[in-house]
Amino acid sequence: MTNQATGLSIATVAALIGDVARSNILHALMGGKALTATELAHHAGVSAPTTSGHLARLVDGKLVLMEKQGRHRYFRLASPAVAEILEGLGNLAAAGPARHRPTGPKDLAMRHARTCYDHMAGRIAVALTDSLTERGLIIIEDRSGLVTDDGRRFFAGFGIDLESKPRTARPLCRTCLDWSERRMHLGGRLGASLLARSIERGWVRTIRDSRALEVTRAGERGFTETFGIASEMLRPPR
Amino acid sequence: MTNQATGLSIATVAALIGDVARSNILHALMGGKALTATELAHHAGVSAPTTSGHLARLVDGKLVLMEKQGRHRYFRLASPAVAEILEGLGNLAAAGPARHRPTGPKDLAMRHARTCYDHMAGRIAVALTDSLTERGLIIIEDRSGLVTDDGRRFFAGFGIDLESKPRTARPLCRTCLDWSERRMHLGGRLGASLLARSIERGWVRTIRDSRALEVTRAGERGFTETFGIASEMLRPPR
DNA sequence: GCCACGCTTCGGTCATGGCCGAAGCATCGG
DNA sequence: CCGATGCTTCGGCCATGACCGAAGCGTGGC
Repeated sequence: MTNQATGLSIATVAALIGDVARSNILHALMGGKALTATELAHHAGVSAPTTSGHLARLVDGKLVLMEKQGRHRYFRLASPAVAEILEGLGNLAAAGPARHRPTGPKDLAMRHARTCYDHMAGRIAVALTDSLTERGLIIIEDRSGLVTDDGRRFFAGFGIDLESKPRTARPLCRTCLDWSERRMHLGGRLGASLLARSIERGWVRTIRDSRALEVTRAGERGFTETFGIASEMLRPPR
Repeated sequence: MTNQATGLSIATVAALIGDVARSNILHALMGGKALTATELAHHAGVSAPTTSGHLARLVDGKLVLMEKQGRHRYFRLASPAVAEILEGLGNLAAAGPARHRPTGPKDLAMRHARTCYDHMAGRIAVALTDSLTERGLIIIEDRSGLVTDDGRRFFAGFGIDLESKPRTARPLCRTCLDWSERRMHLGGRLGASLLARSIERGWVRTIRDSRALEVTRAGERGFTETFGIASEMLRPPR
């Protein structure tokens, strides 16, 4: 008989994710922002009391972190590892029935640019990844990736210090299957830093109540000049 | 409101995994071998009819594949992607409460060498990974990995052809957190090929009804000569 | 042909847990 | 201090689904 304890612990976590309301909550938190309990209740599609119970269980199961702030309670995913699991489950589910939602109206903005937990996804993220690869700054092989020496210098110049924080076991350069593009985009610590830095520089802005991202004027210039992305790629869908 | 359909599909898969009996089944299948329904019933700790129902749902959910063979039905994991998810869920669960089972009696053999779905895990797998890294045959950075040109030549000589099957999107060289060693070992396509080739060469043997592996005499010589692993590393625990 | 074996289908029982409304605490604003 | 807001706890309802035993269908062996 194999060790059943492991099976049990797997089941506990999976059961936590395996409820529609809870997975809606988690999915909403994949946007990367911390959200309040009431916002999450809205996303989950259930009442406030029910949501409260779900959130308590998620926090207890270490999938979600809670932070009090005045009379609000902010919730966010506990770690990038959680986001990776959710992403993996999503891909697994997508592999089954070919559920290809044609082209939603507001999906357009999402397909163009959005956050994927803590990094960028969508058309521009895929273009960015391609460009970095072509220039030899990163090497992508299957789903793994490495930053080249040229790459390290380049990212240092862009304001991303890759050396100084090796404290986490989180992959530096990971790729993530883009559901809209069916191509790989950049994730991991590098992907997160790129998004953070792009926001700092005012190149992209998050759109309220959505995971979609907006590329600013400065961003159009910046992404074109620094990363060599065609500017028509950067304009919002019409 | 965010797209709730994605949350739902995540929930469906997670709920499938999130039952104790089913996750015991999946955990047993992580050994990499195809098992019969009755064997799985034993692993799951439930009756045959109940197991049958669970298996039907797992097959329906595309997590498990079934193959008839005479009056037996053999089940196995549908893809390495499924194994990766299970492994991820296990790590996530382990991260919570520090459940460090001291040293089981039969755990000893498992800690020494075992299969982790389709590749090796345990002390010798970690040693193997270290050795390959030291010799510059692979480069591991965080959790991603690359095979160097030297590495490609080396593996070709060992009988592993890395070039000819780029048909799957499966990572070539992936690492996987070893629960017993708390270190990384080699997974992905390369890890799978290494195990397969080692079995072909008669270096390791699977132990009946277990995920544990036994290193043969030929294996002691082979691993030492080819990979430079200290032979005391290869002897079974006393 | 028969029985043994492996697995599935059926019918019925039972517990888990998701859900809500009402009420209870906090915190903030006036 | 009082009401409004945000969130949680409580009690009770109800559906889902996990489980087993008995019986049904294949397949293989004698």
